Amino acid sequence: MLVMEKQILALQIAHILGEEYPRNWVLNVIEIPKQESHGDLAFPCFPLAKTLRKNPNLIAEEIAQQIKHPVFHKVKPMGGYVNVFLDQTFVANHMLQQIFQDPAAYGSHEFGKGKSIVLDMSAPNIAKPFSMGHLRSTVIGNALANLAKKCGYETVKINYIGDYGTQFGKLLAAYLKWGNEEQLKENPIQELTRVYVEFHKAAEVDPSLIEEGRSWFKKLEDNDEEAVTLWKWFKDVSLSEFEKIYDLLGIEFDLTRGEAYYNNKMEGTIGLLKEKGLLEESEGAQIIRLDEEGLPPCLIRKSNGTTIYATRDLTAAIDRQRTYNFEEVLYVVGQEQTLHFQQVKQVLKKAGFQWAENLKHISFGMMLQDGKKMSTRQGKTVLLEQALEEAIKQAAKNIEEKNPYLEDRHTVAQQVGVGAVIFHDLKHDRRNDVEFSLEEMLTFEGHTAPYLQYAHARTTSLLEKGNFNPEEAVTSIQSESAWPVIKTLRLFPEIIEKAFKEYDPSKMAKHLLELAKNFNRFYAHTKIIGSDESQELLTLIYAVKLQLKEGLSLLGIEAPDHM
RNA sequence: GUCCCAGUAGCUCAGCUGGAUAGAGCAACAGCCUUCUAAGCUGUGGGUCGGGAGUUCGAAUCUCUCCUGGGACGCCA
Repeated sequence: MLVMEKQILALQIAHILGEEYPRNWVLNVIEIPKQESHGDLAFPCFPLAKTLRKNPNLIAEEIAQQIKHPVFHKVKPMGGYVNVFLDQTFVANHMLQQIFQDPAAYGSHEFGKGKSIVLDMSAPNIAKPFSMGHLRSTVIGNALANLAKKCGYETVKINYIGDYGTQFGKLLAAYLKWGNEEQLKENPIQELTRVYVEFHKAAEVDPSLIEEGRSWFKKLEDNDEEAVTLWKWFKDVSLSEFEKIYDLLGIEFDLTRGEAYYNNKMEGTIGLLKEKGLLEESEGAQIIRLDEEGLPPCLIRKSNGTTIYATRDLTAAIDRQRTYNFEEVLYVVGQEQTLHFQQVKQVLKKAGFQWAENLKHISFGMMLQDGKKMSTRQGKTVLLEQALEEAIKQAAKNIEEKNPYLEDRHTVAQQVGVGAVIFHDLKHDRRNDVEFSLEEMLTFEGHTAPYLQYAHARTTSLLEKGNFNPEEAVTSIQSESAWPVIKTLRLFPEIIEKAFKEYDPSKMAKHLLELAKNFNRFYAHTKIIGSDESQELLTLIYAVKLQLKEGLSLLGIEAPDHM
């Protein structure tokens, strides 16, 4: 759904140019000028110069003369461009009416109706701390799910807990060697991390430990009682720790399921692959060659007979397709697993599953520390819980200074602190690596969630002071200084569609910053309550409030009314 | 060694399906609260868009090459 005036402009220009240049082509070429003085829309005529054998300036002039519509206030040729200035009152009226007709529906789409999207997200590993790295998967996945819903899709958020694999064999070995039961009861994850780190240190000197870890995993897979009991215990304590964090973040899942769930289903997958004649033995292991696809072989069964994550992911994908009949499944997983997901996809394709095309790896950059990957093995991770606590503390301190009589301070501090952490992650393009900086995360000025929340609180305050009632909305605004706000406001539906289709929540983050900035400027320069146009302006402010709140909510961030 | 991703202001980043003078935020400096929440607003300084070549009327954006950083590359996930 493109904004109305762009459609109209494209239609008129296409009509002027004739068959050779269809409307969609024109639509694509039309741009939004960087500079305000160049108007609201622009059509560059350079591409036409060659075929029409005319000076672009001349073409622009000819086109400009013929464009006419109430939505266009002024059409002006300029340096080879047709610059279009919109009729501000007309546009504002149109948009505000649309919003007030059904506020909750503004910006939503229908194209996902009747389809479902599965999201594989968060996926922390048991016995390990919830790191900043897992935060990315969690908040990106959550935002994408919200966006998908807004586009009409049904969503299934799955937290695919890492509770299986050789690493847990290592952990068992490590615990039995160095573990301290009391410490473990006291602070389970800390103790488990400690022995895990210990293990990797020792393994550098004595590589046979790695083999020991593998054999403990083998025991786990063979249902050895000691192994299973310990493993289950590790899992329980870990899950309850994670639950605390999800509560803080305000994120829920439709399904929380460990990888181990697929244990007894993997033989079926292996059998199927064998049946299709894909399996091959190599160095004692079972593999699938992907030479034709230009990929290294995919390991399906290790030489000691145990399975591997590719086998589990294949099994899970098949199971999910059966259960949910998804339109697509989004794996919100770090980019270091790109090769793995390419392999999984190709194996499924080779096995004849056409829906494999709809597996999408939504990769994201790593959380770096001093330019390097954080590693649990070396005990070099920053814990999310700490970061969240710090942020909430900082927010509480700010409230103390700026608004000491605020009601419900504790809740607001949490909303602001947590919002800051989530937004700090979502505002960047997800593909970029992020250098971890607690300091930056605790900044509440500029491009931050608190900036947006603050703008939202200001709108609320205005509406309260002006006794605004949505029933009495007046949508015909004259104020010229409100124009940047109006223009930004109406981009919302398009932003939602783009953010979803490109799987890029940062598009929404950037849009909200733009909206808040324009609102804050407007606020600083224009008297609202008590002005001749106060009812009109409050109507606009109300629309701003709705959009800030809804946009933040799509990102998984709350917007308090006062802060 | 092979493949993938990135390199834009002191720092963090936007802009990248080619378009009009390369934009924000932080930091620095200078202003703005007897007036709707100063977590805000206004202004100043700051850039060979990693280097080079090419395609084009036009390149931060596309192609090639080199440099730098990071990641992945069968028995971890």
